[in-house]
Amino acid sequence: MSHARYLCLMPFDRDRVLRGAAALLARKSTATMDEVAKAAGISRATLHRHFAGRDVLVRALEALGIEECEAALDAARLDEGPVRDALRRLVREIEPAAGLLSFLYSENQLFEGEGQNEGWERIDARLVALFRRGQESGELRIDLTPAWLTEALFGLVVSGGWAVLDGRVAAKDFPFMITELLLGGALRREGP
Amino acid sequence: MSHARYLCLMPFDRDRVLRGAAALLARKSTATMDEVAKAAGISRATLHRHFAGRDVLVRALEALGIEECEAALDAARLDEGPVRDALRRLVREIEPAAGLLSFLYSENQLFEGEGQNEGWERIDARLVALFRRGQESGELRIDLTPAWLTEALFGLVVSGGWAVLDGRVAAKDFPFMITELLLGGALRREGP
DNA sequence: CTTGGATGAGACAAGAATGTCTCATGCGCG
DNA sequence: CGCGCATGAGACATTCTTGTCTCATCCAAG
Repeated sequence: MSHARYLCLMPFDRDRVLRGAAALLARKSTATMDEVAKAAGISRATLHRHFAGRDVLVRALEALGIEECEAALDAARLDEGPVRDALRRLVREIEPAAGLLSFLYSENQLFEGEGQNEGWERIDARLVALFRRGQESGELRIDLTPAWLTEALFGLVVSGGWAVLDGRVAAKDFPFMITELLLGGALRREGP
Repeated sequence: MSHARYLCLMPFDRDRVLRGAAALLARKSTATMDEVAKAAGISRATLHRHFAGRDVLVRALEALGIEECEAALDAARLDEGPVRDALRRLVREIEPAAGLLSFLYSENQLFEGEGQNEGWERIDARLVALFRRGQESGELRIDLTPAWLTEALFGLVVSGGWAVLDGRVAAKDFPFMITELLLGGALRREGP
């Protein structure tokens, strides 16, 4: 009343808050709601008004991750052209979401048996279909199952995201390293 | 005094406790000290007598993980024969530690800037040396850096460990899938 | 048999995080 | 100008985990 304090009222921007939370939680998955609020530039009260609890926030982040993955899948046009090119497009599109995926990947073990997995199952199915198409066209070897290739792709994206976060790998090399390793492997040869 | 209850006194076995803790924490990284104690078959009091706190327990698990990694590196005889065979031996040897490594990998982000990393640095250095040897002998391609190949190996081991834990991949396929993908990639070809 | 050591069970306080509440402030809108 | 709404700040109780403690029990060594 007596103090004429000039406060900065930050209007609530759901997308901005979610991305701030993702950026923080990717590095410190145990961050407090208070830390998340500070990272997003809002107060804990406002954060709690829009996300009733930590689990709601994590679920929202999961939905965002699914959304970004499916957007990347769409943008990559997996059905067009050689599988190798589709995969290169996909990794390039999915790179910005690598940090969020790393967080969700480590958090997923907590969702054991609960719902909200239909989104991941859709994504899984589309990737499996991509790898299966590559096998049926003769472009990919058939002794590595599509399910394992899907796991490996996620694993490389996640570990690549962490390596970039920690500065062990340059961000600009991210798509090249992942696609080259996943497609061609480490062995040197004269092949295609 | 009046009750003649027959209790089962579990003698303390440090290794057994650590492995029980690792098995639980690999699936639920936020497990309580109480849950860890129950999983190890001892009381929380005894657990706390031997590991003064949660951080001490995690550090002990980290030391165990480093120990098992270095044992696997030794057993794989990385300096002998073709790099591809050395890598196959390594993955085979490191498979039993995949669960523990998955937990430590997700927990590592909490050790930011602190000590205890010299063990991981030693392991990293040995893996980098292995990949470098493969590049210099012409066995491995040179456009994938040894640092990235090391990251990718860890990423594949970790994601493979999780996939096995969740039943998405058969445990017996673990070494084959990882080594084949890491060495040969997904593309089909006539190469060696 | 007796004694010392280690364990299990449980109580207890301290601390952290969460969820809920109130109140004052700032901003947009009529 | 005045009003309503959303925010920021902070207090508060609750819950969970942790760390410490005590005591009874069991086992093995002497």
